[in-house]
Amino acid sequence: MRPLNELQKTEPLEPATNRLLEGLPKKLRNHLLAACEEVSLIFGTVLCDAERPITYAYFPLTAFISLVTVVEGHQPLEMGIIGNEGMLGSTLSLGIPTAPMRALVQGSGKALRISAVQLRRELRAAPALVKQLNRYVYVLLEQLAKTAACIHFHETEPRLARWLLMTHDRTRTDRLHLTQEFLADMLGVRRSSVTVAAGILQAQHIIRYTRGEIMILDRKGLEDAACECYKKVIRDYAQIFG
Amino acid sequence: MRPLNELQKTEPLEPATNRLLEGLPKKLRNHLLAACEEVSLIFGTVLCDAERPITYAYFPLTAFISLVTVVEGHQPLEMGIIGNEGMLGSTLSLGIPTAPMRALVQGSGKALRISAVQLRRELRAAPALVKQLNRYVYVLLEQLAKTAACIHFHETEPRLARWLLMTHDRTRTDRLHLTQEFLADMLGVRRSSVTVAAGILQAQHIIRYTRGEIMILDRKGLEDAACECYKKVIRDYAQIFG
DNA sequence: TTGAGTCGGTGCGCAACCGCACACACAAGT
DNA sequence: ACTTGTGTGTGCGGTTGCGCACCGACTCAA
Repeated sequence: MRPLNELQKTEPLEPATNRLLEGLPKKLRNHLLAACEEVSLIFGTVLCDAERPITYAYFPLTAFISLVTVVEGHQPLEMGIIGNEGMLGSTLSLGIPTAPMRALVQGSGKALRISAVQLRRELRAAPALVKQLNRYVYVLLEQLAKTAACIHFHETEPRLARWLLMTHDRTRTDRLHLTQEFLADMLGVRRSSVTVAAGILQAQHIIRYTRGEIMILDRKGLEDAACECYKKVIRDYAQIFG
Repeated sequence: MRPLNELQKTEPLEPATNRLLEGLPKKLRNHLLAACEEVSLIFGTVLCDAERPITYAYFPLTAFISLVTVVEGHQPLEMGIIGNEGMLGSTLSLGIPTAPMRALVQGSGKALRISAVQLRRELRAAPALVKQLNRYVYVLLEQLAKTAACIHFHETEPRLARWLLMTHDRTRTDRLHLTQEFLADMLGVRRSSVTVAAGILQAQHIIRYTRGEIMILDRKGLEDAACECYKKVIRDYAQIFG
């Protein structure tokens, strides 16, 4: 076995942008960017909680965020991921001050943030901004519905593959730092179920992992192993970006 | 065994209103009511489909509507119910012309409907209307997240109880006309799983059923048998109505 | 009255997954 | 070197739910 380092991808990270912001008219975008500050998000941080007021909205650059639902007696279950294609806090455009779900940092990195107060001010002044956030809220709705069905009908292995793909899309690196324990919580299954599912993917040389590091060796193979939900979700996002 | 008829509830139906519309300022409400027409919705009718344009929005009076997600290879899975506390087509307030999910008539009855074209016109003219619809979209988001977790973590019996309660709230009668086959599809389980779960509830004298008629004998008992999700959802709706 | 269709009760074998627990491997600190 | 903690592999018994199939009961129309 070669050491994992040998396979590490060292591509230069492309200039970090947020695609939702990029979709705005130039003038509005610049205005909004000026109102944002760049922050470093650290894995595990809870950015907002269900039914609690939103204090900041976040536009991920290299970081990404999980939306989870908490049911008592169980680990939080992941309902969606937000990377640089989206934002946390889009429901502010609905005029609602609270968050529908808990959100936590799933991948450390940079994000732009703006206070809820200020974003509301911008929303009042710029209908185009409302429109853009509304579109994202709509995509979230679609995602939630699809994710719910996926969780119910599909098995652990395809769901794991899909999860890895979604994360891969948002990190742009082939090495993911996550334990099977963590994956199990996200997928709402036992750790040993992840061990088995990951083992199958590893046996097919699609991934390789050791102690909290998962490497994606065969992106194409992963897509084949995932349920169709992955591709459907991709199509949904394409709607936003014309 | 007494005949079922003996237990039939024959309460006079209260004047049919839609609570979402009732929540609007009087002037706006009357204006909107004038733009609506009353229609009879018939069980099973598909009112809109995912990713297809919305032609009409519906405000149920005595009818109620299911939101379902379709995954190929499976029966449609129910993600939410819309009764006279809500509406179908709230996403029009987001400026999106299409529906996020399939919607079908789950309980025959009356509803008010308005064409999407006209509703859009009203939305442009009345910010208070946008606000109200936005609030409902937000509640839908919350519902979806909670429902997804409920489907995943909770077992058939509590889920069945919850489903019956939600339907009971929307019909206001103690007799529901639904087959176990139908219930199984809604819950995403086998019919025989419903038979078992319903059998348990029946043994506790909480419900009674024969050939497509389910009677709710003990509403309180049903609430105890349901998962906490039911109460949480009730609380969410309370937000909309002050 | 009879036959066709619908609905519900039940049983069987099987797959997925759970909860739990134990063992091993590796990393890091003392 | 030893301990401690963490991450992973694995196994066992049990439950839930699946897919299928069959039967009985009831309804309705011919």
